[in-house]
Amino acid sequence: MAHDERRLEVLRAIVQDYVSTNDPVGSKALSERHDLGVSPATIRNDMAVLEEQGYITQPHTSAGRVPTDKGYRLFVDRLSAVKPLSVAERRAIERFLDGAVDLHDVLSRSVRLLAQLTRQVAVVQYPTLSRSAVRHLEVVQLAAARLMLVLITDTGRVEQRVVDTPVDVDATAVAELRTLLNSAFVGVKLVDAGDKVPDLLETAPPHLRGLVATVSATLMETLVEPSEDRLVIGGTANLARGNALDFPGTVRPLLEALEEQVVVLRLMSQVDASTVLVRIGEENAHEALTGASFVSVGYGSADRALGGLGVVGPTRMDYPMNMAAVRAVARYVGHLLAES
Amino acid sequence: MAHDERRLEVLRAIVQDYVSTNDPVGSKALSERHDLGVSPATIRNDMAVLEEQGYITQPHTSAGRVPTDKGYRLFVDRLSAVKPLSVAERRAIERFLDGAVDLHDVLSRSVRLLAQLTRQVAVVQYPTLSRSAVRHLEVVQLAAARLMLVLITDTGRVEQRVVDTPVDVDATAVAELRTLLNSAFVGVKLVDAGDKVPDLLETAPPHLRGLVATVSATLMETLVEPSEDRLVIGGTANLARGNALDFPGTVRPLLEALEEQVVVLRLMSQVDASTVLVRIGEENAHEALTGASFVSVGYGSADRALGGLGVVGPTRMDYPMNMAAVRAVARYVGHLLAES
DNA sequence: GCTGGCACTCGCACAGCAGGAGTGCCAGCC
DNA sequence: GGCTGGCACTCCTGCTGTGCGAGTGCCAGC
Repeated sequence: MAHDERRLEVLRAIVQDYVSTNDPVGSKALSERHDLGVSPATIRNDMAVLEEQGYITQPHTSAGRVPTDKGYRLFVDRLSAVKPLSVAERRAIERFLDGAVDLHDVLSRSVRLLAQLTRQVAVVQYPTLSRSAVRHLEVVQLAAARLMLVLITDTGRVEQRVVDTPVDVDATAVAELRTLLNSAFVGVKLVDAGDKVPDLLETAPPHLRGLVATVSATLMETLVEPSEDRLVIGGTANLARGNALDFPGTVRPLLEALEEQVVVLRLMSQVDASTVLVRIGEENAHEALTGASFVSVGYGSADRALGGLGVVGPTRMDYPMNMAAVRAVARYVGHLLAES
Repeated sequence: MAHDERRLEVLRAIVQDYVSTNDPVGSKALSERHDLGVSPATIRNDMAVLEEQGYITQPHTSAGRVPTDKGYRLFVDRLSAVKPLSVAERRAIERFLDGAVDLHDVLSRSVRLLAQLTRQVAVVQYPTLSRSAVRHLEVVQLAAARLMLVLITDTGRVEQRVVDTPVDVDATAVAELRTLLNSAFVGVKLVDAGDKVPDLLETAPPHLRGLVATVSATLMETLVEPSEDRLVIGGTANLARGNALDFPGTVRPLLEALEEQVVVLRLMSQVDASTVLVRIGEENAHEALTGASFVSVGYGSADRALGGLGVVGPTRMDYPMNMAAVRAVARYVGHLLAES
């Protein structure tokens, strides 16, 4: 039916106008700005239907319409094409990210870049430990009975732990331990590392067995502990822009939720590298994120998402643009990490 | 003169009342809430003098008085006693920081703790590289002609760099390189590391000389580069609290300045571990920090500040409390880092 | 099924007004 | 000389009421 067709066209127009003007959009303005081929009165009828179906709503009786979460959802799913980035934007990404010296540098540049491109709050997750593999394990002696373990993953992430050993150890024992640990764990994915421990204990020479047991216990703690996943957040200043317009009351609960990290990490856990995930308003099922949308995607090679990154902003955001930016940055970060 | 004495007492009362109520304070309210022993009329005379001297001002003709930056300065310098933390607060610090597993954990817990105690934005600087000493250098082979250097400082900070070597290297060369580097640099302060390079190059066996040169070049780059100083920021949600009252316009410029990091790092560069530094409003000489005060102190042992930490908030803040909290947390962080 | 017309609703901005807090000044008192 | 109570004055704040405009829903006509 050409009928329904036009109604969707009206919804798309409403979303676009509302996103760009931040004013509830009325039938007259709509017919002027878009070539819908029908009069305002007809649009009004369509709007009444759209409202009944729950795609739009009016803030008060005699105001224009505003999309609901459901309306944005339909827009994202069916009405928007992914907007390719401009050449200038692509160039900006390269210029911004090239020259990063280490993992932290890559991620903090990414977060700044993303915040700048989208003018939203950007969030980048460190490569999840559990999905990485061990590149190297280093053992450093700090004192007679105190060692420092340094774990380097294939994504360049470095974790360190101090271990107090049950007995004093000497330099040769440290060297043996280092060799032992590396031969057991290098190349092993961290999720699978636990399975290697019994083996390791068996093959370890008797005089090292106690030491190995203590050290692997600490190691497992480090590796398995998923709470250690870290986030880099940037662009919070963008929240103070649209101000009262975008968020009910203040941005405070949102800032708090972002600092909590847990909330964002949970959202991040669902991403994969192939599709951009969009969660709109209430879909986030977290009070503080009411009125906020979350656009995210995984980075890393297609078969293996190392972590996620994305942006958080008002539901009234430019979805096509944000989705494109998030995807482009994720791809670039994936490349960078793959080659290092 | 008992005269001046009382006038200062009035100033102190004004600061205290204004900080706690956030309303310009009038002579009547002042005489009711404080035991100044004189009538409102007398207080009015004192206030007129204080205003003439620039310590207080009135937002508009018929309103109460508000302290100026100069007034806060006098208050901090001469009128406030350091408020000792409550037992509960001390206990909270210990509970919060004990159990931190590594450097990043210590710092991110500190920043959250500080934000919670003061209800301001908290800022913690990573131990400055240049002031630390080398604890260990690790060399990991990534590919035939690609090595990863991992530098561990005595404060637990870990830095890593990837180096492409001019020629392929084998495992024994890597081991030799590791020994060489460690014997040359362990225990050396990073600022002094540059001086060791010529020595190192001379003593290196000829077949390693090229390799050593490349590697030390990268190393120096890492060490000398002071821009790599990092910050952890938390509690930005506290900015959205007092809202329009505390900051002119929005908190946006402040958030931007915080994310810039450079601004804060410059302020941090001036701290030492013995005295709490307070910069009030205009003293910060940075536009975005107008209306903001910065309370900071160095952490580390008395003779050697490793880095700084502090809080940023409206000039209208509880200085004695914030100073006490900042100092207490800095001490505790200093202890933690000293023993690890 | 679309369109133009029309009456109606309702938020917003602005003006006007009363109330109140706070001040400065002055004359008197200790 | 310094403190005090009294008093007139200022000016912000909050409230109310009104006009305006945008936008709607509905209806009759094409």
